[in-house]
Amino acid sequence: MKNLQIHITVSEDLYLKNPESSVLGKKIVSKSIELIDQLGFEAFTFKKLGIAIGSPESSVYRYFDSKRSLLVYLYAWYWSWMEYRLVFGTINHTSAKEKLKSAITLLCSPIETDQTFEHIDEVILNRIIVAESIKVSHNKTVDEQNQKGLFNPFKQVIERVSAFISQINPDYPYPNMLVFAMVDGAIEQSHFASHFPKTTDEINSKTIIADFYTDLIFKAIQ
Amino acid sequence: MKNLQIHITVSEDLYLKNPESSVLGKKIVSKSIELIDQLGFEAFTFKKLGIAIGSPESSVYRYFDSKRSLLVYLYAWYWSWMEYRLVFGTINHTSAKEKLKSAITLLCSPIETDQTFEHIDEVILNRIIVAESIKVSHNKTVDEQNQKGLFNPFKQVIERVSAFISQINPDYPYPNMLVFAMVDGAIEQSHFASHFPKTTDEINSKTIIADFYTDLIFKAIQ
DNA sequence: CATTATTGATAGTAATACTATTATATTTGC
DNA sequence: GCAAATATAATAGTATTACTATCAATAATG
Repeated sequence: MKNLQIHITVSEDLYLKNPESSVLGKKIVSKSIELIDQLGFEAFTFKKLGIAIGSPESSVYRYFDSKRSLLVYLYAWYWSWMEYRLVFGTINHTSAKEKLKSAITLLCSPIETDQTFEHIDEVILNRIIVAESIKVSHNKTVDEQNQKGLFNPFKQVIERVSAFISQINPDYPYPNMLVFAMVDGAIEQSHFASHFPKTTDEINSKTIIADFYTDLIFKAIQ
Repeated sequence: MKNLQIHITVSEDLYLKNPESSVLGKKIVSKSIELIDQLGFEAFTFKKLGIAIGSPESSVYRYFDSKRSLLVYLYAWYWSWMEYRLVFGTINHTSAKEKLKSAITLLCSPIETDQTFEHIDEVILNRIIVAESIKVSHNKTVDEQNQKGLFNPFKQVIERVSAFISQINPDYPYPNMLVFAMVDGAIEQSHFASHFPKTTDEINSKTIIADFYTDLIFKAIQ
């Protein structure tokens, strides 16, 4: 995948100045990923970020008008990246069943680093999404941000997988709910598994979440 | 259910002074439910709460050491109440299948007011759980609070339903994951349905979430 | 009715989430 | 290569938040 000129585009409404347009911007993004992961979103501040990158917090504010906007940006980037992975990961299959199977694996397995995007560590970003992304959607500003299209990449992921299901069984009545349950559930299961081992099931393999949803979804739609 | 002497007990570690032990304490709880619902958790402050109940914020701090603790208290109360509903709602069935069916309905249907607990409006509390409870579990203090037993009522709900599944089909390999997916998913589906109608499916009935999970779970476990 | 516990009233503090201003680099167009 | 525009640094300042502290007033209890 190296040297492939692919670019994840994030809606212009989600930043004041495009962080991909400068060295400082990229430093802001990559260092904030590190810091949010270490400190948690609540304890993360632009002041701490400024110190970490050797710039005043006022410089950070030229890219994002709040720390929440930065999280929203990361969220949008992550789901755009997931959509790109989904498209690339299913394009070569001819049958809808194979596509669905790949999609489930892709969305439910532990993330590996993608060398294509240098300033973003996808493994850490995934941890942030698992731990913090819920704060993007569970907020009084959610409707406003929905209108700005923030959730489009997320919705598109759901729609794409949903379409595979409808191809396999056009009569299944809940394709969207089922895929939503999986996409959202995989993240929550992975969060809860790491904090409350007993909520989930014994076998502690890396594929258990994907196995669970593969079994569940194929049983549901036949 | 009136005049029944039932009491939801919340672990002593979750408050400084038991809010059920005084008029002020109950006012704090019932008014905070209203305010968090109206303002959202981020904009909710003890100062605003103090003004709303006509007491200084320092008085509120004698019951809870932070607004987060208050949310944690509400979370613990809610899941204890759900467990009580679950026990009462399944006790009269003889077959595990009937128990499971009732449990799903109970956990996935819109909440109705329970007159048993006067100072708590369960309908509004449910809205708070849907919108904000995720902030209880997605926080750097989660492991500490887990050790204090905060999540026990939630886990017990999962275990009880999981036990019904194992009775029906002892060979189903993911009973806990399946129930977790439902309990957590029902909340998230209801949140997303109210903000992003298109993520979920067309039929906008009050029973759709329960219908979806009933179909899903019974297909999964046979 | 004296002691104790509870609440009210008020003040204060450190940190947070920004905004504003001016100086200094750095880039860009010509 | 130099002026003009732009980006960043350095610093200061503000309103709000999330508490803590103190002491007086009131209510409950023995």
